[in-house]
Amino acid sequence: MARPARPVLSRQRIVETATAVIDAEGLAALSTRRLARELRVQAPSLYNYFATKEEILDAVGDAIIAGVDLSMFDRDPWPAALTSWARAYRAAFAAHPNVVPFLVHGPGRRPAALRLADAVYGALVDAGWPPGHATRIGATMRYFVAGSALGSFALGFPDDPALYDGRYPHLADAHRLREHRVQVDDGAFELGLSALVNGFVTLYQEVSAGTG
Amino acid sequence: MARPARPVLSRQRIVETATAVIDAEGLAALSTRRLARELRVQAPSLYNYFATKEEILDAVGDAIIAGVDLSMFDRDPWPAALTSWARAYRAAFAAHPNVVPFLVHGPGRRPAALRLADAVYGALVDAGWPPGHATRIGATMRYFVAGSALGSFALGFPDDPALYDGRYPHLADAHRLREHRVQVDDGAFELGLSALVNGFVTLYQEVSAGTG
DNA sequence: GTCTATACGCGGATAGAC
DNA sequence: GTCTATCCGCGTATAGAC
Repeated sequence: MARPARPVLSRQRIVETATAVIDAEGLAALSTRRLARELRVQAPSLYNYFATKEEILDAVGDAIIAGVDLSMFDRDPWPAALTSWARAYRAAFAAHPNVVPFLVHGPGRRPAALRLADAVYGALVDAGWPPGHATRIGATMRYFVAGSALGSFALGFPDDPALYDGRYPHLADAHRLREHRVQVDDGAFELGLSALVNGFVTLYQEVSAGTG
Repeated sequence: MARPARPVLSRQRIVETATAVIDAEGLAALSTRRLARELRVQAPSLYNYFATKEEILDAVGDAIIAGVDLSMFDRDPWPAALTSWARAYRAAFAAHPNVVPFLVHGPGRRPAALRLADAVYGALVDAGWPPGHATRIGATMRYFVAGSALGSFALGFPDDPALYDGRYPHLADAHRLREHRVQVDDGAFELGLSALVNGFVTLYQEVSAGTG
């Protein structure tokens, strides 16, 4: 069998299968041979659809970002929109945690990332923010969401109590963070998010007063 | 030459050389063979000092985090300390941008990261924050600093104006972000940092009033 | 135009000689 | 504690079958 009557592969099948492998076994598990095996094909066949493995990963990342809802910017006032968008953005990362290291590693020049930046920036400027502020607010939000999606804070603390004795006097209870992982990480995200949005609301009043 | 009179390698020499290679040529350029060549040794010799390549990278990361100044927590009130610590933390990342993707990728269980968490958490609790809040504030700060160190926001936007025409109506000027890279990224960091710290100060007053 | 077969030069890591 | 020799898997280039 050399040339099948109808193509056996497609960009979409490759992207979906790659996402599934990464979700199930991690970024490191995705090799071209492994992906090809999953698709019942030989590794070089993939190169008919993508020039490099990195292009495949780019497409995986783009598909994830493309799924982030942006409709709140057409509907809600900017502080509420920013808040619910940040949650949606973080949720998209959280649905594919193994892809996150790749997603945040390069600059976000993929189409879906630009579409997202366009929506956020546009909504802020339409709301009356000066362009420079809108840019910095968009950047700040990306920093915060990417950082919170990247690594669990709670998982950074081993659950062996003996490890902290003496060495880290204030971390005597840190071994319990792992069991409260979700509460800690979600709580930190919500705390940071409300601090940021509240901070921007205050700034907005100052900027508006200065301008108008 | 089989066994030299005195060891030719040491953990420290390996870590320093690895850091230099990564700083100069990127994370991907660091292979065990490349590192060994730099040290005028064969690759397997490294395994006398580190069990895996990942252990070498862990040591590189730990050395960087260990360099972050923490003395402000003994000196300044917590809002000022948090602010200058965040800047020092980000500066340590910025001094070795090529290591950042590795640094943020795993949970921060390295000794220097725990020492840092101990200092931040301890200072907040000593200042009167309830433990749960201190934990979430520490996590929020780590999210924000890691996110801002990871990738330049400005570099995510290609500098070809034609790319934005029609497709991204609000990003007509985005092609200029690259040239203002430092201003944009630093400005976003400072904006986010002050919003966060101001938000925490407000919260502190509420929490204190509720408790006292 | 889509696949298979094969091959090259890398990578991390191990075994055993000195 | 360093060497040499070696293993296996990786990304991917190329040639050719249909």
